[in-house]
Amino acid sequence: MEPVHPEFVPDASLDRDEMEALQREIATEAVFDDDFALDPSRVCADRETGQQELGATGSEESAAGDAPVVVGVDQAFLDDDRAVSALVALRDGEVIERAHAVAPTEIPYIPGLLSFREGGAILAGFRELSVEPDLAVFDGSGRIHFREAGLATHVGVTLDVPSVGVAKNLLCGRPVASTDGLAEGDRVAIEADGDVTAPDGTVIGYAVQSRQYDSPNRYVNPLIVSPGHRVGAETAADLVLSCSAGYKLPEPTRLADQYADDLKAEVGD
DNA sequence: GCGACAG
DNA sequence: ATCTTGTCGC
Repeated sequence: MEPVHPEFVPDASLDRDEMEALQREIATEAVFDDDFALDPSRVCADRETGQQELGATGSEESAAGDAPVVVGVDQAFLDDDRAVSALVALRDGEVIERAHAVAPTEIPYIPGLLSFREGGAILAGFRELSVEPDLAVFDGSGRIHFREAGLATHVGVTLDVPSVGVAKNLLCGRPVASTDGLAEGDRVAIEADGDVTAPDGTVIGYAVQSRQYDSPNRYVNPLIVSPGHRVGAETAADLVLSCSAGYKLPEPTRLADQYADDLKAEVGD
């Protein structure tokens, strides 16, 4: 698929102020509320370990309808100046397509400007994807960003695809409570603070415990989930938990991670 | 000046 | 992100 908003395609040649200005513009176009066609209850990870449990009303049976297509996206680096994006499309927990692309990394990693470093490779990857995604899951922040335009939001808005951001660490914002020792399935809201453009107290995402060990001295940190585009914070957390299948990372992301590793080894061009 | 920062 | 063995636990 191609960008719906070419003017938002990340341009690594912009200077820092221009990048930040573009992010503010993107945040204006972003929709942080549910506005998608997919049925959240049909977004499951795996038939065997998925945690989705449909109500037994007797009249349903995977009505062979149109289960939503969820695409997991991740990046890896081949060189110091080449990144590879890996996309894995799933429907009903089954991989239906994989796509990838290699693109130059023109700028270094700068907190808050990640999409300008990895966005090019990601969009190139989507260009190679033939299925139409109902939801894209990115590795990084969405609304949990200084200017509410993290990677998931930037790419989601550019492609105008519903998206969520899944990060392993908090970029900014303030958890409303301790995020330590949460039980599997728990979530703690992340509110905007002085570092975020949103009004103080706005819920911009959630710390989500997708996996946790039941007993002793072994802990798993929660995922940091935030809306990318056309998805509200609560729904973003719901979707991530729905896509989780016993691992910390939701299936789309886990498979994309895996695919990226394979590409790194196989496509050592 | 100090603190803080996705991948 | 990336560089990497062993190690603890179910």
